[in-house]
Amino acid sequence: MRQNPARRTALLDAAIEVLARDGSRGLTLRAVDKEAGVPTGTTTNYFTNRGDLLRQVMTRTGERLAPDPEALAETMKAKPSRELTAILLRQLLERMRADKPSHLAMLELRLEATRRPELQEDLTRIFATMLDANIKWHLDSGLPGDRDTVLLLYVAMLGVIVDDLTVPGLLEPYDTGKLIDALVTRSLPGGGR
Amino acid sequence: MRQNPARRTALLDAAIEVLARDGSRGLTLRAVDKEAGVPTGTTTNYFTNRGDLLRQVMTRTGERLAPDPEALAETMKAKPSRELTAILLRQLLERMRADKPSHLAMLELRLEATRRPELQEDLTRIFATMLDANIKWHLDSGLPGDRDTVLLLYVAMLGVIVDDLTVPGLLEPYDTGKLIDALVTRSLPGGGR
DNA sequence: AACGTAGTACTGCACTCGCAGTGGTGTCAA
DNA sequence: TTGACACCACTGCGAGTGCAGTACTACGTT
Repeated sequence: MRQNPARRTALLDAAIEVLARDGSRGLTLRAVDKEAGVPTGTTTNYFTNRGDLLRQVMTRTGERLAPDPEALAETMKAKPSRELTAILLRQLLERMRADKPSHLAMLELRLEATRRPELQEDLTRIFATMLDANIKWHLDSGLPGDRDTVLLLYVAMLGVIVDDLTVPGLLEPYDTGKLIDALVTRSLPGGGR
Repeated sequence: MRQNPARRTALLDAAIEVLARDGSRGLTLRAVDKEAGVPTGTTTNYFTNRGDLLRQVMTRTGERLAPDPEALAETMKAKPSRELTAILLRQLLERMRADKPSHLAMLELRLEATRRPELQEDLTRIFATMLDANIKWHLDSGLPGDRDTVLLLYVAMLGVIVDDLTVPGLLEPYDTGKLIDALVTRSLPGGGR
């Protein structure tokens, strides 16, 4: 088992690319070799088998999904408000559109997790940590809304992302921007309007 | 190309099962044969190739996802209200949990559509029709809320379903029932409370 | 009733492809 | 020189796929 960490992440990124482009069906050790532009057999040397590769791809994808701390800090200079919440969500969507492979790969992994208990455990842990952190962060940063607000925003944005990734034409006539506005406006408790 | 419609749908249902259990990776013509308990090669006779099978699986899945008209009529005897909306959404979730294969297959198809333009077209059309019908139906039946309400309910429920299918442990501590209540309460315009 | 024909279903086979895994050789640095 | 890594060649194997041939059934004709 090889250790070179730079090459390892390069392979993982290549795997994400393959996963997004060709799906779980196309994700083979050879395909990763080819995508990464390394000689055949290299991926075999870095991962004991396909399952191992998947697990490591998952954590790598988790890393890539996290927002850029600097950009986030920049945005958070504004005073916490309803508008800021909407801006954050828009940025989330933009981030997704800018890095579709990661999100597609994550979707593939979700499905793969359906059939691999160990993967599902890892995945649940990762998402749970993300969600908890999100809730805490949202409340701490003084953004409007309670815990349920964050949960609703989470599921709704997940839905938007899934749709936008897989059937982009569906929500298009409804303008996702406005949809997000409506979402923010309404998911705050009390002052619905 | 064989025509026997009963056998054809039997094969399609078997394909849905395979798709849900083994994923797109496991969906082969032979696998469908095995799942349906028919002799090897039968599926080849009914579908010219894998792509053809996928398309037909999609429309079949669409059929299976539709709610039972009778049960729906029964539910709709109650007077349209916020509570009724919540009940309908809960039923949607129950229906999903009762027929996971269909929903999982649909998710697989969504991802597959990412790589097959013709499938994406079909899929978009199917979903668009569903969504339009849903909006119209919601408004016509006197349920509270406007068009945006239905859209929000749609994306949020999609998110809930995806999560529940793939990482069921994530939303569990938050009680999906209550989550749906909060969703309904808040996605109505004006009277957020 | 016997026969022929067409449509349908089943079965086995052969071909190809590509994957996984192993072992061996080359190369560089300590 | 030794150890770790990179690269490459080879083998065995399993899977996917399409084709060709066979069996069954229904129906119509004479």
